[in-house]
Amino acid sequence: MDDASKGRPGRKRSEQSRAAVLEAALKVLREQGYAALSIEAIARDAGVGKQTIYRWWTSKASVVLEALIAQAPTPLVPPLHGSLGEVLEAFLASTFQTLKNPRGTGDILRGLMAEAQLDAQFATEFRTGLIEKRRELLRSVLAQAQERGELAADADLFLLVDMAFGVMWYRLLVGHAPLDRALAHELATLLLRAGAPSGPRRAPRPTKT
Amino acid sequence: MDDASKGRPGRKRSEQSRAAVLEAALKVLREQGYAALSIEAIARDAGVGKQTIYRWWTSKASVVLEALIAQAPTPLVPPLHGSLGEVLEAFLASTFQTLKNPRGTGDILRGLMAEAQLDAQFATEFRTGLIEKRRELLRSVLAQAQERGELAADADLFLLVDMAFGVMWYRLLVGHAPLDRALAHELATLLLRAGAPSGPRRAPRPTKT
Amino acid sequence: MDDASKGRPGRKRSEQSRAAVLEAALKVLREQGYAALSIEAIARDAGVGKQTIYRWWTSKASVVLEALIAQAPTPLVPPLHGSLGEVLEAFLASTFQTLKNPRGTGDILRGLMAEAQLDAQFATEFRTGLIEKRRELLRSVLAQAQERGELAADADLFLLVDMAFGVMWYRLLVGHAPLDRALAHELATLLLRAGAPSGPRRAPRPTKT
Amino acid sequence: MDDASKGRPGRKRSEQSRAAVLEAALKVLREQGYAALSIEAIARDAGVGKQTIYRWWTSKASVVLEALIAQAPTPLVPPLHGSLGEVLEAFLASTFQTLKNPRGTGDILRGLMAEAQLDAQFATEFRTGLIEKRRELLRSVLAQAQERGELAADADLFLLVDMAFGVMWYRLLVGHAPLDRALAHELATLLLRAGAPSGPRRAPRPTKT
DNA sequence: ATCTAAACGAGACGGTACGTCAGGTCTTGGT
DNA sequence: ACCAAGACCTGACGTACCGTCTCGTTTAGAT
Repeated sequence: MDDASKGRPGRKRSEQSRAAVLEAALKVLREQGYAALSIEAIARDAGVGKQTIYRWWTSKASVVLEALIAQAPTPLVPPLHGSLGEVLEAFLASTFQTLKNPRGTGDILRGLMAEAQLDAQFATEFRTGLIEKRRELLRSVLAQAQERGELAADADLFLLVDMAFGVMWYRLLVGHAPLDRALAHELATLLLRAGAPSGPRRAPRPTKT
Repeated sequence: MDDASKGRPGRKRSEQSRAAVLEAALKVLREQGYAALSIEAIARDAGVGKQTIYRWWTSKASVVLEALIAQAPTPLVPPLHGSLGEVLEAFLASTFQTLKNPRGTGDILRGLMAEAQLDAQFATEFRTGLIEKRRELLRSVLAQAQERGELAADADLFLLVDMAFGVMWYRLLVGHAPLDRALAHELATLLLRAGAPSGPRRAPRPTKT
Repeated sequence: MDDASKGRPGRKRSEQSRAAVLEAALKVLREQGYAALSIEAIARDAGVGKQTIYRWWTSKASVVLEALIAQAPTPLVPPLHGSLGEVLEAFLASTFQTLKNPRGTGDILRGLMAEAQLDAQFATEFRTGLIEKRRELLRSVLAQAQERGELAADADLFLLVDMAFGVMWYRLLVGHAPLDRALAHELATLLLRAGAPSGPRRAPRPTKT
Repeated sequence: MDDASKGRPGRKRSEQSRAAVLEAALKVLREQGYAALSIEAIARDAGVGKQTIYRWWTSKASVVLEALIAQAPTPLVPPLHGSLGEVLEAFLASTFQTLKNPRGTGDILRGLMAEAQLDAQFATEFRTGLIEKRRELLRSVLAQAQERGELAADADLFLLVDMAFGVMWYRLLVGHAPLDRALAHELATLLLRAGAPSGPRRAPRPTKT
């Protein structure tokens, strides 16, 4: 991220402080939830000066985002084989799985999404640092299926990704319905149907886009 | 909401104050955006005591929600006739339309959704007072189409609604892609295809714009 | 200072908070000295919000000044009879007396004088609220003596006051010599001689001004 | 002060840095006043590491004191001949003169005196490094006059010095009256009278000490 | 010519206090 | 009972400096 720090004079950034901040952020989130999070609380818990946080992060949300990414060593590898239906369902199911626990990743993501609405600068960080990454992952899964002919050649993968993550975020944020395996199954099915090549049996051309 | 106020002694609630609060909230939103909104700012601008706000609303988000609903005298009538494809596209297009302006309804909704993540009590208000209402509206449109056989008898209307609003909210909150008429068209098409009767035999031709 | 508060709406200023602040300031001064004094410390010790202090005082020095004045119910009456030499010595001795204790008035005055050097606004408060008052007191003592003929009719009382308080402040601030009764005696003597009518009889000599 | 640096290994103290610090201190004082002075500001302006300052000085006030002394190459020679009245007036007038300019020596001295009230360690430095030196100078002037019989043999020169500098500092710190040539004249006159030999004309015997 | 050690510019570190802002509560006097 | 006003305590904000602590880079005497 910054091998530019080569010949720079001055004391080096303390890796210890960095880690303490990220851990403290997660700890406060775990114990008190996103709404109770403050830079002061993080600094206090991490045994770190506030300035040290302001020096390296632009907002508490940035800290949380980095902590979240660091904590999830998810190789972010998509499931590998099987039909698109199987792969998609597995992908969605495992994604949903990580959002489950009551004070877990799901709640953190809700907090970050909230912050992104209130802070335009962080919105960009959030989109490029997390949202786009996940989108690209799913898109590549769909693209492979498209190559294999499991999706229409002219299917709008971008929109299909929106539909998958749209449903996920919508349920996560509104909380009106669960994110469970049943949903993974059904959602995969519908997406498949929406993007299916038009005429396995007949009439391949109704699509448009 | 309060005919219980019948025989109660004391001064009546001031309709004037209520209106001033709602107007002030919208004014601040319009002029400074959701992030700059505070109860103090509303009270100041409305020429009202803070206590008066706390007496009648539980949070600034509640004020905004009420203001939003009051302001939008949207009859909330679904578009009436035409094929499901036509109706759905029109519904989505008109919905997207109201979210467009830079400091408009879209931004307010983003703020409210953010607040709902940070305040569990408001989350409920928001869901029942706004989200569920819109969901029901769309659901009824789909239900009518289902009656007419334009959607499979066993189609999961609940999930289709999630997909429609999911995409909308996802784009609204993340801002990675526009909410325009082209999206309305394409999304309507995909939803139709996802919920279509299984295609007993021949080509399900009536659809598609 | 504020009978203007007659018909004003809103909660009245809390006399309790005011007193708590002044007491807390004196307590911190007593226990830790002026250098350790901070608005945060006062607020903490008084059990009062910082804003309450900022609402009513312009600086910590203002708080201390008010506390000092409130605490010293000194009627500020000059000693009454006797020759000027006696009265003057008594005045100086009693003034010096109050500056003695190690964490007492003397130290507080030193702190205030220091603050006045760093904060022009407070300098004015300090001068008009305390310095000038004491000067006037001494000046009136000298003026009476002048009437009685104990001082030359053209003696520059203003400068004589400067000489008395100048020596006092100089020793207080520099600390190179004590402020004791011996000084009171000797200083009174010299001032007397400096301001004496020029010759017992004739030759109202060298003075000028 | 440092011939102890004889056989020591290691880099020598950089005279360039020392000068840069002193100059930077004076520059900040000139441009922003004592209240705005901070070690960080000095280091920044001098292009010097903070450590370098802490290595050689104990406080910002020490830096300023050294800068002040270095800058004023005043040989500190007292005016040489004439009667005590003339010499004294000249001495006072020239001293007052250097305190005049708005961001000049007078303001710096006020800052240092303030600091001395808040920092006991510096108080000592200030007294021995500056105050005592000036006192001694004036004392020697008076001592010579005493030898010559212009002052009473038993006059308390120490107190006379206090009176002279007391008035000066008092006016400098309080700012209630100017330090001008008229004051020099009048003050010299009064001091002379206070310390005069008791009986050119008669026996002014009330004194004692 | 190396080695050793101090001084240097730079700047990160844990802290404390600053002065401000908003939150939510309480009090006052008026309607 | 409600209202506008506004004081109250709380607690977080983001900033400025404090004095200390690395860094890597000179610099210079001793080897």
